[in-house]
Amino acid sequence: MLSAFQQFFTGRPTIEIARDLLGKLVTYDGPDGRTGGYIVECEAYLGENDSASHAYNGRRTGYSESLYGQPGNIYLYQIRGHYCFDIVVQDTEEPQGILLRGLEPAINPDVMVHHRGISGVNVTNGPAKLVQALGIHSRQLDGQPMEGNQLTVDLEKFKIPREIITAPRVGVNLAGKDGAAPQRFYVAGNPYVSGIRKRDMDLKTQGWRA
DNA sequence: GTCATGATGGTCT
DNA sequence: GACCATCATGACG
Repeated sequence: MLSAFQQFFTGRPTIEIARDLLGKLVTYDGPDGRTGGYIVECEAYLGENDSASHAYNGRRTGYSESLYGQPGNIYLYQIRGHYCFDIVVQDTEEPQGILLRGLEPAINPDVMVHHRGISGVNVTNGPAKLVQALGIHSRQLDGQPMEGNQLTVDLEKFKIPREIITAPRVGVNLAGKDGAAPQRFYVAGNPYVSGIRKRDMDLKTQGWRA
């Protein structure tokens, strides 16, 4: 039996869940205190039929095992010496996930700046950057449910994007079958979206509805 | 301000 | 021994 929290992450297309996650508040209770921010950018990975997914063609290893877990679980993995954070979606044995790529710092931003050793939008405008900013530096939470966890997402506290942009995903092989698939979503104009140009930033509203 | 390149470290074949 | 869902830096405009 799934909790109401878990049901948010299943029972509808992953793309729809990803768009719905924009504006939700991610929080982490770590040794240096509480950190967190609003999701401004994410990408959908559609499992066994998605050539950019870690589970493409049913590939299943210890490394990516967490993708096969319950909806709302944590998939924390390492790539090129950096950690990235996915939220597992869809039911058990259906290995789909949503990669968080950008956060707008909201809880103790000064601590997040300290974790990164750099200030400005570079604190959280990338998947490995936001994980480091939160204060996570191991795979300890990989495979755990988010509900009641020190790392979780607050579905009650959220902002509403004025406009959502859809685009191809970042860092995936464009020549691959689904390399150019429009499965990246972000809040238009928010400065913490990775790779956004300065002239495209909306510094007044940061892309949120009033 | 925009683009190209090297460093990075664990996992898989 | 190669592959990467990345990042920081340094060159050029």
